[in-house]
Amino acid sequence: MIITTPIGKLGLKLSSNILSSIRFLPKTALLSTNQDQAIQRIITELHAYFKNPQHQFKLEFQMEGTAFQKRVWKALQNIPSGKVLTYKELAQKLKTSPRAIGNACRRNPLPIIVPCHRVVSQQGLGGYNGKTGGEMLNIKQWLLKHEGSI
DNA sequence: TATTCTTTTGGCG
DNA sequence: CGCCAAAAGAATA
Repeated sequence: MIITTPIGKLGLKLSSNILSSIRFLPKTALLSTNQDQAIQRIITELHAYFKNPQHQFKLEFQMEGTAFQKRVWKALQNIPSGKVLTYKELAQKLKTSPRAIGNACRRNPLPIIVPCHRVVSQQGLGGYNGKTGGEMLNIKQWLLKHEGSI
């Protein structure tokens, strides 16, 4: 399932009507439509967020990962919109090291819903979607601006 | 002080 | 083992 958003095209993957992964797609990707109720609900949630950064997602999704990753992702979801943490701060909160946080964030299957974009480096932006520069960082910056953090 | 290095780092495949 | 979306410290100017 592919939808368009203000930050480009998103590919949504579902497993048994539950959101399991989101990925950013190149603008060359083709749109696809789907009438399925479960998907429509997810799309509505996403659009609501792009309209209102304060929107809280009320949807189910799969959190497949190690115990540590789940711990990090859960902590991420507790960051309110408009607030930003550094890897260091998160590390202190979870009693681990900044490097490990980056590791877990990088493997986040659900960008936007799990707000890994609200974690930044101590000086600079950090990375996004596996990259430390390039187009992905523009998206990260856009999201932070959208939420008023910049 | 500001930049560029080198080392330390936690958890993962 | 070696790979990373980081940070702190040392070295240099």
